[in-house]
Amino acid sequence: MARPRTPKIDIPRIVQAALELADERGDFTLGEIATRLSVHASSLYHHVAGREEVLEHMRAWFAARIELPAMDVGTWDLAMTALARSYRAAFKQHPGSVRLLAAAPVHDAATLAAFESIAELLVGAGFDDRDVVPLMMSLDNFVLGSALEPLGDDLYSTDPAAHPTLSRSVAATRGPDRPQDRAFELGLQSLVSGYRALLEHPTEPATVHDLEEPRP
Amino acid sequence: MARPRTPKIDIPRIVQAALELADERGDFTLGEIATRLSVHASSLYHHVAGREEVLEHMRAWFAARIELPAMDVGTWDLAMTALARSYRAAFKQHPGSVRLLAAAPVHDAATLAAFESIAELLVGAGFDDRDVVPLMMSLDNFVLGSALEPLGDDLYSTDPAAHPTLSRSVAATRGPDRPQDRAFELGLQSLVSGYRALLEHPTEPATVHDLEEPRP
DNA sequence: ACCTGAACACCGTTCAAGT
DNA sequence: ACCTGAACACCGTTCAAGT
Repeated sequence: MARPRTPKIDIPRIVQAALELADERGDFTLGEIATRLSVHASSLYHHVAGREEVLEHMRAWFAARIELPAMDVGTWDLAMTALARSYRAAFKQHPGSVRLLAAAPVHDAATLAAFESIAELLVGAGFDDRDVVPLMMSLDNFVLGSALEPLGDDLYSTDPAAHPTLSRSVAATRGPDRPQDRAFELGLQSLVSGYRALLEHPTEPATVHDLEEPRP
Repeated sequence: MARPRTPKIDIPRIVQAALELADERGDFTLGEIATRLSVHASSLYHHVAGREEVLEHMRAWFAARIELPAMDVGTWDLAMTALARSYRAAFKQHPGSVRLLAAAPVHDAATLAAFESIAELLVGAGFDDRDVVPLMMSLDNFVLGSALEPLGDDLYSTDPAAHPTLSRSVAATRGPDRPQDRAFELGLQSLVSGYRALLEHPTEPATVHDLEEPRP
């Protein structure tokens, strides 16, 4: 039984196994993927060039799942929020995989096209040319950081004696909504409002140096 | 020459070697660290319990380098911006190490103390109890995302024919300041302004649902 | 207490052999 | 074209031996 008539595995199956493993224990091994697919590790090399390419296919899986909003209609702020939400929604389905993929995130053709559209909207809205790229970077940084959730559930083990206010604040987030979801929405809205302010007052927002060193 | 009178290596030297290697090629091997210190890999185990503990010491190195601003004086917005800048400044010194450490970021005693102070300031400023933790998470997410710089230098290889506006925007960022620095400041100011707005208008900022589905 | 060098398990990757 | 199984290099980790 060396070569089966119909191939035992294919790329979608490999990606699926990798995603499952990454979600379960934050990492995966080619051997683990192979076992899950009832195959030997060396068989994988008939479908992918190596581990790095598995990661690449995982990124493509996410990219395909991101609904790129119709960019040609609507305003820059709606387009940016929609794109950010879409990214985050895709990442949320496989939280354990984000860390693994963060080393070289999704920049396929469709994503670049979305960036081009956003750039057009921003330029059209009247933003300073030098700010267009920083604005997109800033939002991208925020979305990735939100997906990684660096604080995780750490705060939930806060010692009430040592950090009473923090503990009380953590307790106050009990409820149906995860604080990370609220954090994402608060941050997203704040970023976009801040960008909007920049448009209305080109020299705003004030730097904190102004606040720290008030002119006498 | 089995045991030298004065130990050939110590934890600071191990951490230093690991940081250098991480910056140079984004990763490190215990063998590489050992070679750099003219020692065998197995010698490292007399100082650290294993690779994971090297990473832990690297995190401690960063934590020690973060200047925690005096939290008891000043307002919540100054404290948060100062803390965010301080984190980012520390990460910027060793950009290649951030990825490696992102899996389980710094949450040592000093950082927790800083979080407690921020929580106190936020509560004192009158924020909704349920928003205190999300606000801190949101900023933390942004700082980590900014340190990781997911877009990296990718945008600089944009094809002008395929993405003309994006290319022109990228070209517009040429100059002494890195666009990522501008991105960080823009985002930081925007986040803090957004939080401030939340304080003044408890129901703000408006959700995008309001914008997407205007009441008829 | 601390370095050495041999050893082991594990992992990614290669390749000849089989169909 | 695709699976197998043996093989190799590399890496983290352990440990007895040495001082």
